[in-house]
Amino acid sequence: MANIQEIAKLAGVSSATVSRVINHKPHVSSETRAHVQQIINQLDYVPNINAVSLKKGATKMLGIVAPTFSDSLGTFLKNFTLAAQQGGYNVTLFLTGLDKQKELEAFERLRNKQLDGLVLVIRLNEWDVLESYAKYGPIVTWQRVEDRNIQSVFMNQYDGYMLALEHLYEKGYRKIVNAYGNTAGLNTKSREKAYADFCQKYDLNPNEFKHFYNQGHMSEGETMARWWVDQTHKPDAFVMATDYLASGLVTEAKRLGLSIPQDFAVVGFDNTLVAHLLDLTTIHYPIGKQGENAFIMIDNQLSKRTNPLEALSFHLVERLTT
Amino acid sequence: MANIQEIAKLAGVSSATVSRVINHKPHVSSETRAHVQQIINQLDYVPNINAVSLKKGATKMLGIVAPTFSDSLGTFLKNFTLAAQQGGYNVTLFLTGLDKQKELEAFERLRNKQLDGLVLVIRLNEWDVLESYAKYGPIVTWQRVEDRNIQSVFMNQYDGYMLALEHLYEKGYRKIVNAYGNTAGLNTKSREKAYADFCQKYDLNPNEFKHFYNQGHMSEGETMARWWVDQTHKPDAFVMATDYLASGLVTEAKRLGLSIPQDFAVVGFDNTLVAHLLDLTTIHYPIGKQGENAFIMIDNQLSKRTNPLEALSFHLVERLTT
DNA sequence: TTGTAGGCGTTATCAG
DNA sequence: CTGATAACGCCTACAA
Repeated sequence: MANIQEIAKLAGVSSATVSRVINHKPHVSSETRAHVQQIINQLDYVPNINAVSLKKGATKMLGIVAPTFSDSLGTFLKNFTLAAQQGGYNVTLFLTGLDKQKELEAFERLRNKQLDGLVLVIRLNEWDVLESYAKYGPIVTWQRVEDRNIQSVFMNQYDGYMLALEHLYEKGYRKIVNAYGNTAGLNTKSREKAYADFCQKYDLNPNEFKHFYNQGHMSEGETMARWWVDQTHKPDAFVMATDYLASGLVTEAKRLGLSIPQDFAVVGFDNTLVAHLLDLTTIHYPIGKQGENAFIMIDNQLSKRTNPLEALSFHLVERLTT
Repeated sequence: MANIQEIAKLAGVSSATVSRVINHKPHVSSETRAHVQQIINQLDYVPNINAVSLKKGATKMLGIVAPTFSDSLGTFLKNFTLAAQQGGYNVTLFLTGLDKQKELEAFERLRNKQLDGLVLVIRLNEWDVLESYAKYGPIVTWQRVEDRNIQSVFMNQYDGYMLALEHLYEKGYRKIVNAYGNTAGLNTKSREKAYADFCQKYDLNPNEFKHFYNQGHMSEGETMARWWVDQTHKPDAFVMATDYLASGLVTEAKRLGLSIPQDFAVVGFDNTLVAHLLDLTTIHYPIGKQGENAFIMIDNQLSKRTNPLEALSFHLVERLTT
């Protein structure tokens, strides 16, 4: 395999000159430049990137770390990767499952210089152990975090959730059931708070109905449709944690012969493909833009620039379920 | 940043000994080993992986190259990545868009030693230019290819498509419309062939209805529902190129007040989440297993092993649209 | 069992 | 404008 020395010898110059040609640096006469370039082409030479990385102490590689592969992650990953590639970086994916150790492995890559930066979608380990890696390179997360060493593209879902509630109120719905996500999650807390404030504002009883806490699987939405049928005192609207959950509810309702929004209204969250597919009213969650921002933040730190971030906001997408 | 020399000095040994300790090589007394290890822990030292890669000429990194991010790619990527991680590799994603140059960049990574192997989901460049990179490392593709230097996890869709057709026939449907994918694609050819053979076998007229060629977007399925309404001589079944296409057809049909499978039957392809969501009868396409096989093939070449591949086959998933 | 020293392929600093 | 040469951090014969 050809290396820079070989090129130098064949071109009758020093390796320094070859290096200058490769990296388009000045101080090479155009004749020598052309000549060296010709030899390079002739031998089909490319620089060994590991040597470059070793020398420069940077790899132009970023990592993205998440426990599992979901639709949302797909969107995030896609936009992040595209932005990164645009900026001259490549990105490698770490799927951690539920394995804390696996997550640490990704962070070790930052330490051992294989990665210049990292975006952590959902963490497994405690913040303080992850935070200790910040000194090895920029870390950005999707989640909310109070740490000046780790930046975040977090969006407070309070605002988005309130959008859904206000929309329902405006449409005349008063008997609203909430299906939240993970009990422990911060997003759930924000949404609960939004609902509490909403009830206070309009003088509604926040505990008129059961509150659901789900893992986001479609089948849990299906269960809720059957739950509705069983109730004597029935709600007239559902706000669902995700579009998938909502789609479970909607499709099962149809199987049961119910009609939406006549029997009850449904609002999803995220505005993913299924929402379009099922004509779901939903809250648009700009995950793609968050991915782009994640890159911008990393890039800004790495290159000490200060490029502006994309503006992020939720908005309501009204379709046929309300 | 601590390096091997520094550890050596502090431990009062040579860097060679430290290296032996790091890599768990024999010929080190357990006392020195323990001592060196202690210094390593103390200084929180990790080897610089770029130096290791440079020395060894391998990175334990694989690439995955695709034009755009889709649901199917997500499944493939997920399984491939998980398998790769299991085998001690990490994988980096290259999104090429429609840019041939971008695709070549990924292949250059193979050449310049940043990647040990590559899986090409959908190619942009011609096979012969891509094939010329095979000498730099193993390449596996999702597509069909006649090239002994590039392996493939391709599955002939003839078989899967025939499954759909036979199922419809068995259910009594005789007036079948086909919605294929890209005109140029090999999969389309296989499917056309399956349909031709099917018609021959049962003595049907293969050109009784228009043949559709689509890009796979949902809206094209929607268009087909409206097309059906406009026909005087109506078909009684549709075989759709993808579940998404099928879901467009099904949801639009419902909006138009049609009922499935009474007005017409629909069979999808891929068995993705939407198929479950909409109770679509479909053909299960084991994309995840193809991803795993892609890794096994690469790993076999890289480590000169010969691990067995997963068995791959289509099967029918009968739901409520037939 | 341990150490010495050369080399992996580049880049960057100095001289010239 | 060009060339020597010293790093970058690690591994591995070969010696001791």
